[in-house]
Amino acid sequence: MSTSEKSGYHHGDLRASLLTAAMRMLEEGEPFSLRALAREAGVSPTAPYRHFKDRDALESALAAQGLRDLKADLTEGRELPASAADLGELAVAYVEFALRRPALFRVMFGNACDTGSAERVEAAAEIHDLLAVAMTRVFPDVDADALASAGWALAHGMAYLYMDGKLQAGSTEEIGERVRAAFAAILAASAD
Amino acid sequence: MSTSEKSGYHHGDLRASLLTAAMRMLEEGEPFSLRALAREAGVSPTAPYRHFKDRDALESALAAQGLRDLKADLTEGRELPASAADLGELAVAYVEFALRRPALFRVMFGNACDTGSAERVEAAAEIHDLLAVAMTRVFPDVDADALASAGWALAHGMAYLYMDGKLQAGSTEEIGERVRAAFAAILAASAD
DNA sequence: TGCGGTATGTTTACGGTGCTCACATGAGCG
DNA sequence: CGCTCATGTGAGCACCGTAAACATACCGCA
Repeated sequence: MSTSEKSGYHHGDLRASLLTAAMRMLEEGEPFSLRALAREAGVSPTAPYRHFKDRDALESALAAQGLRDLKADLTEGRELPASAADLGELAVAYVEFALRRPALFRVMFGNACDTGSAERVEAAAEIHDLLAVAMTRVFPDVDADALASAGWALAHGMAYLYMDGKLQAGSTEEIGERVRAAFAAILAASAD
Repeated sequence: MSTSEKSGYHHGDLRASLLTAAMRMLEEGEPFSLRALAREAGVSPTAPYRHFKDRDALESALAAQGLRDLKADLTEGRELPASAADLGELAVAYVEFALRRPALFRVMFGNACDTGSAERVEAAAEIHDLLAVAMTRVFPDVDADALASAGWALAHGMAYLYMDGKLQAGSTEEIGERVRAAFAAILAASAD
């Protein structure tokens, strides 16, 4: 299935092949091109246009898949967070996802306006809701929207700062530790 | 000076012209190319290579300038922050800069590794220090590094989430309000 | 004053990109 | 069996970043 039967002229599963090839490229080196994907799939340079209107459309499909993967990372094998520490772990998982698949992460979030892809906006909304529910569950007394935004931004910002080398640390474990520490520090700050 | 004397063959001030043209393009529509800059300056497509090794080098120069501008935004006409509210205003200024000049902001921060440009790394370090000093000044009791990272990440994350349309609001004022609210919310959260 | 070196700009060229359009193929349905 | 239409092909356009060889003219030195 996935390794498609090539009967010659028709590929049989081009759309899926293109997406998995793109995903693999994103996770190894970075820059993929439609033409490279076509090459990879053993198909002419313009064949991808039969399945995606343009590059953005393909990226939106990748982004939607990535957002689903991220959601899975944040939920699977994890109870709903019940404490500040649990929230910290959620942030760690978020950042680790970004660092494990940085090019994908940029595709997922680094696009201004693409209300076109319903699949994608839905996937993004689910991430938002997930974080909002988590935050308000632990801190029911605080303005829910504001707190959810703050939590998301904190994780998102750390992800970008480490991805782009603005913050640095030796190992993934150390980064996780610092994310936890940052989360704890800002929660502790109000004490005064 | 800035509007250079064009004596014909030699431009007289190409490097500066390229940078200001690039900056203007970044602030209007987005995508600039070396060739477009050359066209703009009325010069051959490869002339820019006399002043910048490659596209990255030019972007680094832009980034350094942008970082200096950001620092100015965060300091000029502003006392050193003395309260949590002051820190919130700092975050608002940070986000507003990103939203006012999003393409520049991406150039400033959206590069993995470019230890090549001394000018640039220095400018980035100054931003880091600025925020660290501000945070530890207001909250001297908390782990300084962790808190500085958290504050930076919070502002940085909100900047990216609004830039990329993952969070939305009607007006700039409203965004500022939400940044303040987010900052306040996460500081209030520990109270429980 | 004249001359030569060098910084700056030009020309040409290569390989890559996204994308469009006209055409070819063949799988699936009547 | 034959048609249709989704799918794949091919040639071609305009653009990009970059390199190499060449042209110009500014500047400092004899």
